Amino acid sequence: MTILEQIDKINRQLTAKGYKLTSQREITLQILLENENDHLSAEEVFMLVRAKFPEIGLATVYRTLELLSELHIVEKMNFGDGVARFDLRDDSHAHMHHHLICTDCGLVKEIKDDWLSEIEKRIENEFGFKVTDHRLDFTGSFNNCTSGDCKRKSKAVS
Amino acid sequence: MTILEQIDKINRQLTAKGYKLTSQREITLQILLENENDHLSAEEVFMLVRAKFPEIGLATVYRTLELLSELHIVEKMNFGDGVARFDLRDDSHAHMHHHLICTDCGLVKEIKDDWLSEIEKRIENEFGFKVTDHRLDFTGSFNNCTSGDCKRKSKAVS
DNA sequence: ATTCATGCAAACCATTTGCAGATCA
DNA sequence: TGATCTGCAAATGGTTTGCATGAAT
Repeated sequence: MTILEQIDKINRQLTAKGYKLTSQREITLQILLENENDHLSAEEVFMLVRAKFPEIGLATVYRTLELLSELHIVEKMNFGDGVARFDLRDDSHAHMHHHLICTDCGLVKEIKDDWLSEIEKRIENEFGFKVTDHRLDFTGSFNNCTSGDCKRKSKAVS
Repeated sequence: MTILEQIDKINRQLTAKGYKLTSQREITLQILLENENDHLSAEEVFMLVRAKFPEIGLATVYRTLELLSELHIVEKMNFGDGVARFDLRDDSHAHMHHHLICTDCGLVKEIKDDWLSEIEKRIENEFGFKVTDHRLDFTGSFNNCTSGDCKRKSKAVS
């Protein structure tokens, strides 16, 4: 699916709920799509959006991210560094979206693998709990990480 | 291990690093031990501690929790409700500490089961990443949860 | 004496909100 | 026209920090 097709799909989701796809929202979506693996903070999204749309206000970015979050279009997450971070949600990867967080250099590597479907079934049976989403983060360090000087394949979280 | 024995053990960990077990810190530890499964926020810890030690300041509680967190005596976590929550860490359960978060009533149920040891081995082999800790939270809902009126076995997170 | 710890109040900073004007259906 | 949306600035609220005092070795 191209970026335009994705935006178009999201546009339909928005209008279905009575929301409008304004220029501000469209550009915010573009930024999120262009940085799909980066776990951007609201401030970072704001700066990137402002480069294309200087009049935008920070509050609008927060409101957009909040809205997209409620509609489950983006996922709001927290790595414990005091800021919320956002990622576009890819439904096909709902059960395959985990993180390796390196405590030496701060790198956050995203890994996609289906590890939990089995466990989720057991949870439903054993606890009577219907899982709609999960979060699985590992902290530790990369064997080849020379503290603070990792090859950064993803956005680092200080 | 009794509470006193646990405090004694932690006292040794503190003095080993040059920190003192002050009355404030001891009472804070007591509160954490008495509420081991409750995921208390700093404010909640503060209120409980103040009941036993009215002169204590909120900043001291924050500093104590931060200290214990750095020493890996408590675990600092975040369920996305805007406040940090704290739990005493039990090393024997390091790999068996997960959460079921009910989106209907806010209940956070803690479950202890060893699901990830296997996966952690695979991560070390496949990614060259040595796991020291992890976090596994499931969101969803309990089948018997009549929204907002769950049997609360644990501390709810609004 | 020196180092560490505390309480208080002020500062900080990410996020939210009130409001008046702009935009879209 | 009425609803939604935006930008700005102010408010909020959890957390941190500066500083002078207090405790412990």
